[in-house]
Amino acid sequence: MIDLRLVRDDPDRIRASQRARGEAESLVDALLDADAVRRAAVARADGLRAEHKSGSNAIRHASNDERPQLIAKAKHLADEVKAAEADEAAADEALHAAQTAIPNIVEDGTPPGGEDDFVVLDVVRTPPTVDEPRDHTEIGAALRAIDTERGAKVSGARFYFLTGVGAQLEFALVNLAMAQAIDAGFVPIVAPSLVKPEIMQGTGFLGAHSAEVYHLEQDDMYLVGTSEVALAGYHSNEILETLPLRYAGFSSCFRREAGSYGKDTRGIIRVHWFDKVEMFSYVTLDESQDEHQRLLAWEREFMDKLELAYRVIDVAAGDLGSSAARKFDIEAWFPSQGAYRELTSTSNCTTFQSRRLNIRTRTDAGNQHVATLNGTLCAVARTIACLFDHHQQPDGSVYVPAALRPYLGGRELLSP
RNA sequence: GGAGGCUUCGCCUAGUCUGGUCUAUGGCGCCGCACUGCUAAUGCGGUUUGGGUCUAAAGCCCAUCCCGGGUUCGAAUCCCGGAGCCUCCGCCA
Repeated sequence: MIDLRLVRDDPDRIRASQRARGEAESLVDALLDADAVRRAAVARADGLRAEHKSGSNAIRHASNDERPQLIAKAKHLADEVKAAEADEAAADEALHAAQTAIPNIVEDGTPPGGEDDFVVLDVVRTPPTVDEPRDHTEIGAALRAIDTERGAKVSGARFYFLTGVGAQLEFALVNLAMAQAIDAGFVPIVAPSLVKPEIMQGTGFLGAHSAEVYHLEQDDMYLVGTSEVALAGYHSNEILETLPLRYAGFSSCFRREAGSYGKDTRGIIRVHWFDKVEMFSYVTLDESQDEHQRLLAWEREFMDKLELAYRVIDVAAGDLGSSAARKFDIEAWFPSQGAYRELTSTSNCTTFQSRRLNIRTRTDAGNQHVATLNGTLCAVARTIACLFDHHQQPDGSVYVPAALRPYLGGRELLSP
């Protein structure tokens, strides 16, 4: 949810942002209209309420003679108040709808354009050269680490079992990620995967991409696609006394992957369920760009520990989620695909989420909404896929990066 | 799943039976000032959160006693529905 005051004071800035995203500028004018209508409705209802209130107070002190007349008058006013309040509620709802229709304001410096218009900020390490590379599905099967066939038998397409060393790898990666996060001062958290509608709504996942989200109709609960949701909801309706707050959340993540038919159908790169360690920061708005760089740096640190060749990209405006003002992805090299594929993503959501979730902090200038930022530390399934693909050896074994070995009993190679 | 209790402006709390200056009491904490020749004690004042009005500040107005309805001229208070928390019973990893 964007700042209404900013819309009033500087609508052109919002229009420019809409243009950059390739979205309708007319939504800004619709919002301005809805705001004016609401303010008029509020002023009218407030005035009537004040009149009615003083009328009611007068009844108490009135003599028996004047009382019936005053009551009749107050009765009439009460009806008017009721009608005015109905208008007010309708205007409120219309304003809210107009306000939620507009995505976050794009940060200055964001590349314009769509999905293919990202800017490469950095390229780290040389991709390994592998003759006739096998993909992670094949390697995972040979190592008896990933069982997609039984995943499909039990749960359907885009499900898998991690078995043996695959299961061990999951815990190794989670432990490595958590250890790094704790060292950096994050509070480790195990977060719920099921959340209420208002939390899902507040994080912006029920907008344009609501088809991506699993909904449990019987209970009106949502399965989260990332623990970002629960970590943002964690401080909803609170005034935070000390900033920054940094959490490293572990949870299972669920994605319907509607509209991605045919993409990555093989293996565990794109699945309906996976586990993830997610970084989440609450900071002041002024600090948010610096914090964004810090989150990116921690993501890079993790990639470095896994000894992966990767590049950092600055995602273009048209490819940002509705909550994000800026987004950086890290893409690691998959030899079998001959391509960089997204492994992590970090977004600065500025005050977009905190407005809907009502999260503020005290400042000299009054209570201000905080900025929220999120960043992947390790999405387990995809990271395992990448490790197998990236670190495969000619003899069919997989090289284990040094940082991971302590969590895998010291093994340097995984062999069939 | 069954029975009962609870929910008040940071925390604790009075008020709810018996509707009306409740414009919500007091304590703790916090902030400011005063005093004291110690970062103690004391005194005084302030301290919910939103919205509207206003060039701005001040001021004024409206809302807010878990949430949503209802009764009434008038609801923290009465009625209905819901949520959350606690206790006990049942079931359960």
